[in-house]
Amino acid sequence: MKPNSKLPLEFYSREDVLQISQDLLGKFLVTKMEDGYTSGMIVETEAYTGISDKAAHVYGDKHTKRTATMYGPPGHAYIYLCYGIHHMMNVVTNRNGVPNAVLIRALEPAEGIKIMMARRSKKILDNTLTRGPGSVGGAMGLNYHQDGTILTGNKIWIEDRGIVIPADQIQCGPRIGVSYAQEDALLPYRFWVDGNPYVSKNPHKKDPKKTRKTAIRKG
DNA sequence: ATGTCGATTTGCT
DNA sequence: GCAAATCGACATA
Repeated sequence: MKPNSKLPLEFYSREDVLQISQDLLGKFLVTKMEDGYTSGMIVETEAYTGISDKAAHVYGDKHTKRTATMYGPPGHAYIYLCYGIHHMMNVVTNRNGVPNAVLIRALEPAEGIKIMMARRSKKILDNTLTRGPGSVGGAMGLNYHQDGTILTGNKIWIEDRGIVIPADQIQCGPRIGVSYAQEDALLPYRFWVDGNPYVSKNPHKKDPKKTRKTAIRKG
């Protein structure tokens, strides 16, 4: 895959959503909206593995108006409104009809930082600008009305800029905000770049051994 | 430094 | 009505 190019559909159409979650680290999310061009390097992701995943919106094969995009073809953005205010962006993966997705949880801002700050009403730049999925949506100018946008178009896309995160810098651990999902809340489906200041604070920080280097697939 | 609470759409009971 | 893949304002310590 040549550097500085939009990720092609083949990137998203692979079957292993956990692998895709890790591969997205170090890639650049780019948006071109009416108020400007912004980009940032992805430093934190979460995988949602489909209808057997209790933390996923599609758990139990739940088809709703909201989840339609997740069931659609890969390489599209699933953007939904959370808690009535936060616009959260996921990347739909696997094949048409298999509702797997990766939530983009944090970015390291790259281009258009002033525009991001304006969108978020921030006067000073700090690591809260793009830390957390709601913040990512705000900074990148995402809106749930853009749900279903194709990631190979010219509005929202992800680029490979030749940056590779070494495997030993990729950490994984439990997802955030899904405690209702019972045992699935503990699955290590969240991935992040070790030490990056834009990564979410881990609520389970007390026990560092809860994080592991390799993901385990649910049976 | 830590805790509570409001914002406000979607989907389920 | 209520909880949700959340965040930031504000209170208290």
